Amino acid sequence: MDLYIPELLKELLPKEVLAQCRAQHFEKGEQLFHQGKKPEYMFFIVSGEAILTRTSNHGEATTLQRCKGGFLSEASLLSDAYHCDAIATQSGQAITLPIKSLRDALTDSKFSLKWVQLLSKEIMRLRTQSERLSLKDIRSKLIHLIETEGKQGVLTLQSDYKSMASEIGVTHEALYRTMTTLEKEGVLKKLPNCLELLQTKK
Amino acid sequence: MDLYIPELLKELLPKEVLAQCRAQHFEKGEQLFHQGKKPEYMFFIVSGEAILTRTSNHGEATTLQRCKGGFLSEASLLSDAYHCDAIATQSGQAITLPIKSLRDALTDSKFSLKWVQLLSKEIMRLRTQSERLSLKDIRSKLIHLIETEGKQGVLTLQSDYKSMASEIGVTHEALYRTMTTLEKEGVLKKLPNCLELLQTKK
DNA sequence: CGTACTTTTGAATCGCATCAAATCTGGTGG
DNA sequence: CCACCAGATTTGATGCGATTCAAAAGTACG
Repeated sequence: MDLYIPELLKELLPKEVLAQCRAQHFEKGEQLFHQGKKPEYMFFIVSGEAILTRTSNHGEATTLQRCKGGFLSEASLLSDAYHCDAIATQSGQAITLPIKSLRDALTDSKFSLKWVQLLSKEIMRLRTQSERLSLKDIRSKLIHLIETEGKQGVLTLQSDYKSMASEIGVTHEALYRTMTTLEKEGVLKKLPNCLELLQTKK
Repeated sequence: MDLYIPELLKELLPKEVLAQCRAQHFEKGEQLFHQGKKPEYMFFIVSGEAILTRTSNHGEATTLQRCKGGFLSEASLLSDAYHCDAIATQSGQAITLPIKSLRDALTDSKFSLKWVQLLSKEIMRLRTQSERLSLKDIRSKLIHLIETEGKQGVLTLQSDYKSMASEIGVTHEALYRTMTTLEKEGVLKKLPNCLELLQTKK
């Protein structure tokens, strides 16, 4: 049994929970959990990609979250039912943890503190994302993305430009066009798997 | 000392923390806390309105959150520094709690569980908000808003249409126009301080 | 009664979505 | 090794919907 557990988890979880970790392989297209179902396991994505989606009353599906690493649905730890579906968009590996033991572990104040920290961080990330989505033009969105998600003005691509486009809420065509425009203006530089924002003085 | 404490807080907080609650009046325009400063107090808005804003590198200010009741910055409980400013947009009352005692209270597993629940709820709300902001046309955004934030297809206005417009990331002019269009189509009904979504079969 | 703000309508413009299609890419199997 | 396929990337043309700027009408408040 070659169970690889990321450092992050070893750091975060109490021994009792760590002992319950299991590896699970998932295929592209596989559904990890269903909306309305009772959460049994918490998923920690190690590789591959999964998304959270919800189908509205009118039958349209929208993506709530794209996850390429980390916990898939932190907010469901105490829920009686999932509020969305989880579907793998790229095959990969996940670590599963029984919800029950995670909940029990919350009585461990060392762990609960870390979990609060985890959730808080996600809230801040989501607020920033909402801020970005409120911006009117793609230029601003892209620059905002690089400034907030990148380091020193350099953003490393998590996947491809297509999913990046949907993350900032625009079509991929429009994103491509904006990128070439910004490049011509000398504001942006496309590197392999990276986007660099060049300093425009002031 | 007529310190009014909302039921929600009495329910949530341990006695030790409740004892430390103080009422604070704030005026429109007042700044409740500053970006970069160390959090000293947690604010619970009772009346009035406050917003979280952040000024980007380029000097533009954007609204991260509009708060008309409840905790103003739950995510900052464990932060060393605020990541945004809080400014009152309407005069009102707040309850302040010393951050320190709140943090200490997290060792109380009954409280930390509730706090985790609080944060989780906010995460789900934010995800739904992001989902809404990703919608392309105002029609969909408005309908999505009523469906997710309202009850039985009826949304009670939290403030005015202008701030509602900025919440869904559109100009108020466009929102007004969309509302009248939807009303003409018989999809929407404007009630005093309410918006009702009429059932379009299927 | 005046001031400030929201609500509402109008007109012009522009950016983005949309649809289409070509090119490029990596991966698969013959 | 090449043919092939699915998907990403890129460019083009068109139309719609939202922004923008302007201004009028309504409303709340001191």
